[in-house]
Amino acid sequence: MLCPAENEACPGPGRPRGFDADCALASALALFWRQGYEQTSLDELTAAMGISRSSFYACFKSKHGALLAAVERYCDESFRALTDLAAAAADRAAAARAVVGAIAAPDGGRNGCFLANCVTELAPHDPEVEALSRRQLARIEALLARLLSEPAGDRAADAPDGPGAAPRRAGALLSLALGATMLRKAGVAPERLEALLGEADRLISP
Amino acid sequence: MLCPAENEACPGPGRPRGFDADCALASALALFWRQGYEQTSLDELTAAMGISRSSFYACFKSKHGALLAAVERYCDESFRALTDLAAAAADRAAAARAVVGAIAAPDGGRNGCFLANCVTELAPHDPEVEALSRRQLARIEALLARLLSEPAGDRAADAPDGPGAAPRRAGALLSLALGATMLRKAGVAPERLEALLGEADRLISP
DNA sequence: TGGGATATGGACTTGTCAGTCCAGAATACA
DNA sequence: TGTATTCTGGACTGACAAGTCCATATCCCA
Repeated sequence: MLCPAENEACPGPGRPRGFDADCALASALALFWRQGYEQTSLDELTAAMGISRSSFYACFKSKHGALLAAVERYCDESFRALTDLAAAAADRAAAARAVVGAIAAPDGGRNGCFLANCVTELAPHDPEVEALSRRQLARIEALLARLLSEPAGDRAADAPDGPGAAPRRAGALLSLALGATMLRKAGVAPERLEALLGEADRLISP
Repeated sequence: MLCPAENEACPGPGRPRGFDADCALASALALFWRQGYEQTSLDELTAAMGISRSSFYACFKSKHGALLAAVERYCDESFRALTDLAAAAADRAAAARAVVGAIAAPDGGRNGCFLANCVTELAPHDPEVEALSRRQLARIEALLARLLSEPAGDRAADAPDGPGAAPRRAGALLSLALGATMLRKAGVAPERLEALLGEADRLISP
């Protein structure tokens, strides 16, 4: 096998791939997001991706492989979006607020946060999904902790309410945002969610 | 049909039921909790409940019927436990803390909150589960709001930080607790969860 | 132009799923 | 004891699941 590693197109001889793997992965992600992993059949999946079973298995090895690729893609994209959002904010508090808001309303719809969905459905029984989830949650928490810590200081930036407080508050903020995605899925009205998220300020400004 | 309504045993003539429906339901709940709805097959379910397929369908009509019964049972039991916990606390703040802690660590394990699991897995596509979930979340939120509001007052008890603030803070607390269940499922260490939940005080004491 | 290499469509395999059905077992009542 | 009624075990059904396989299509390179 000349292209052993990933789902990248294979150069050299042979018929070229008739579809864009990245675009297909985006479609798979959207479907997994909307329906969940178990509830998505391979027929639905390949239909949404616009490819045949053969192409699917040649590219992603298995349904689970496609899920992992989708999760990885989602994590990278959404984390980049969060950092961009934070960078564009006026100050650190505003950045923290924006990050929390973005996590809580990831797609404006009722599908919740894709990562949260995967954690709930798969993490307890799927070590790979769990590992990806932990990594993502940890780096989002670290981002928030950085935003909550004091700007200066040669040492690792303690918050004014004592050392170790910034990570604690960051964890609470992340938890609050994730909980809000769940409430949204349960059908809680968006205006109530916004009101609720306003209370995040209590965790942002010490 | 002489006992049309529910899964209660039917008096009168005929062979009596050879199992305790309530006990079987508890087993079903435990299995749904551990594995999720879709990932639990009827063979596993009936094996765990100690009954045959015939008895299962005679008693619960369908797999989905059994799930709804399990959810209902869980909601009623857990809400009663929360109110008991609140009643036993020294003051309202302690009661709120206890309620949040109980939601966040419902079974001490890694299975998360059963209701949260159901919301994530089913609510978007299952109106009945969604309705039960909303009802439960609403009454927990109301319980928290009551604990956060000032004790006295003939009117509906405003919090010191303005009218409507108690429900907002209650929603944020509920969200925080639900988010913590998700973090637990993702494998976050219990001590970090406890630290994070300590920040709930910022939402409890105005 | 031809041969080696990869991609693709779609039929196929094997297993499992929720739900049905029926013969027989266990009861209450007459 | 007889009969009506309800429960139960387990075989059965039809649908659908993920994954495999192969003939054919399409390309690069010589």
